[in-house]
Amino acid sequence: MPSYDVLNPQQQQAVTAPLRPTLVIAGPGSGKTRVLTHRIAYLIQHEHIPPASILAVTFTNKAAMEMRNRVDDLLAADGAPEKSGAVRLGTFHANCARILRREANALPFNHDFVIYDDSDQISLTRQISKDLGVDTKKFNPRKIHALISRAKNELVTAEYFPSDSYLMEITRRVFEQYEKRLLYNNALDFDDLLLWTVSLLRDAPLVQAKYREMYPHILVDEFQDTNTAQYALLSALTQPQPDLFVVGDPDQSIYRWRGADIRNVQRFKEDYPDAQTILLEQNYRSTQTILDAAMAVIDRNTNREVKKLFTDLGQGEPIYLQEAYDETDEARNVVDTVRRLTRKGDFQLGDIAVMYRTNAQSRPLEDAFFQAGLNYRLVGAQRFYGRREIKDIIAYLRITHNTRDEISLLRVINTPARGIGAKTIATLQEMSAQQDLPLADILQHIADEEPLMLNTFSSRAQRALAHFNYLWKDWRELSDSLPLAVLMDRILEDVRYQDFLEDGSEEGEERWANVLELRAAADEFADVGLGTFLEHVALVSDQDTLTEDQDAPTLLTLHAAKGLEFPVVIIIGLDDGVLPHMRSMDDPEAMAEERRLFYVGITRTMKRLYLFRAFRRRLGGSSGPTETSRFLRDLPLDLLEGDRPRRTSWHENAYKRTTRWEPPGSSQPASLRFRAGMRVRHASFGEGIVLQSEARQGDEEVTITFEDGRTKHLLASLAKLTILSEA
DNA sequence: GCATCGGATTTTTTT
DNA sequence: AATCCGATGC
Repeated sequence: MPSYDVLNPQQQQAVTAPLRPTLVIAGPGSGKTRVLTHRIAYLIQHEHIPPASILAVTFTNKAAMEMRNRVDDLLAADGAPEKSGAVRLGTFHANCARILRREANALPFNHDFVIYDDSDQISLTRQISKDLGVDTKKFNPRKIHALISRAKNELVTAEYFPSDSYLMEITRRVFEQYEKRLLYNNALDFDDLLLWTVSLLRDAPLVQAKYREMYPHILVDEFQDTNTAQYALLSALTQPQPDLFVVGDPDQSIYRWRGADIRNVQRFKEDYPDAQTILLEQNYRSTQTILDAAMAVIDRNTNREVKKLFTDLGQGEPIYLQEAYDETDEARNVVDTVRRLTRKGDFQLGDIAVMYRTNAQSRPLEDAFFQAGLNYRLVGAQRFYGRREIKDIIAYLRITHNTRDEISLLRVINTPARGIGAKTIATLQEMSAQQDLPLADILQHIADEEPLMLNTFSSRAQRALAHFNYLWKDWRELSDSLPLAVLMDRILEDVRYQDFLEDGSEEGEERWANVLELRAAADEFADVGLGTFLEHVALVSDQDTLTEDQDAPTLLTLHAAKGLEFPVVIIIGLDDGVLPHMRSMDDPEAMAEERRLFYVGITRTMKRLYLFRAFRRRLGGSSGPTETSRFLRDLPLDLLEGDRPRRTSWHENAYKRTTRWEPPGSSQPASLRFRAGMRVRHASFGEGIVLQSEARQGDEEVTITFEDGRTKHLLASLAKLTILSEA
């Protein structure tokens, strides 16, 4: 795309809209980013707005960076002397963290606060539940925390948390403690970043005035996925008729479960009745076939404004459907497709993306790519920063930065094992609670051999604690003077972390390699310091780690695909229960979101779209037959090629793939003894699985794949087959 | 205090 | 299937 793009009339209208509330409803591929970047350049260049008074909120840090680059390109292309450097560009969370650190003196925590990620939040919830005597078996800390998080996203504090059921009452109590403990640990969770900023702005008029003045021009990307707290934040930051420019697409809202509320779009219209609404419908990304399919899918959702997506890129190729036997087979189909597409040089490897509903689905894909000797780029999955060894090292760094971070302290105080066992830790915690002193202080007292502490611990435990305290103190003293990576080396050495990991197993080697990778990352933060590094670690997203430098297919979830585009898209797992996901089946709102998710996936496609499914799939532990995703049946047949989107039945398609098919309804009656998916035993071939079975001149021909890999066509009347299990 | 084993429980998506 | 938790035995 040229750095200075030609804008269509609607885009032009949006870019040059008056500096008042503006809502841009942007269909997929309609040049949303183009509009945002041009708008920023326009503000700077034509409205002579100082870059520093512009705040632009994006969904990921990567999007922020890209936007900055593109704004700079635009400014440079026009010979403008300004740069975008001073524009405040980042996610809601990153911007809030920044404000909170700066204003910490007006808040009940100090500017060194750490940010608790998901697993820290769960740990804390679990600990509190235990302290309160809540049965964590019956009341899963995960679920409790989800309720707390939801409340916080809705700006509901513990005080106002409804307790209309036993579960809610339990949650309310945990919630109360949870908030206290966060503050006590000088820690904030993700939700706090938004929440504290909102309350700061609401309760401190001077601070509010300051930031209103600082950022009179605000732009928000992916507005459809803002939650209540984020909306409140925008309201608190703006005057009654602000220059608030929001861009979004209700059809692409896929974060309801995280508190995102599409109604914010409606709310915006109500709160700013004079807001100009601009609709971008022309698509510059996809072929008309892709758009027709996308519309066929999304039009089934109710309560939405129908958009007519159109393109002048032409009809393009049909969408290709393929049904595999199981997820391994499906993955092989992916690899075959990748090979076929790239062999003739029509597409580069990097042009291709494989998308799926759940991270677990990446596994068979990775195996298949590995076997085929193909590289791939994996977004997310087992998040790097979520790995055990990485969390350990981060925890060490965190306690060095913020001595009150108890969750991190408890994580590493005995990792690697150093003789500080559960009993000792419990005693420590008791003392801390009794004397109302942070654990760090207790440790120091013990190390100082204060008489009060002497008889509480065995001399062995005491020595272990004193030693740990000694190391810890050392790190704290060094943390200011040593470069980050050197500090990390020191910690690793002090605790003999390498020995701890490298137990001779391959896994251990891998984990140590991860640690070294973290060290390399830390090296890049040498001059900004520990605090910045820790914040970075807490706030990077999966998408942020996606680099363009490798010519390889991208593997990612549909959620992570938001905002991206690829010449070729392969969406796998189009089975009922996977997409739409099982957990959404009983909730119409959730189902609508599954549909939007599919819509997002389809509309990432520029040229070629492949929709794959597996007839049989392993879900969790066991595997069983699946049914074709109901979404597939919404696709107009004339857009499709390959297998037919029928309810089930690998067997009907496997051996007679056609390029075009006759309309459904011509299949055989179901009076056969064997059905695809059954397990059977044959006297000489052993156990096998029925692939297909069809009527043949009064008899039944059964196709079976046996355990040894052989596939046989047998006549039911002749072969001695025992049915072991129905499908 | 620690290692190991068994069992339960889980996984949807993520800033 | 994988992880995480808790109990058990050393």
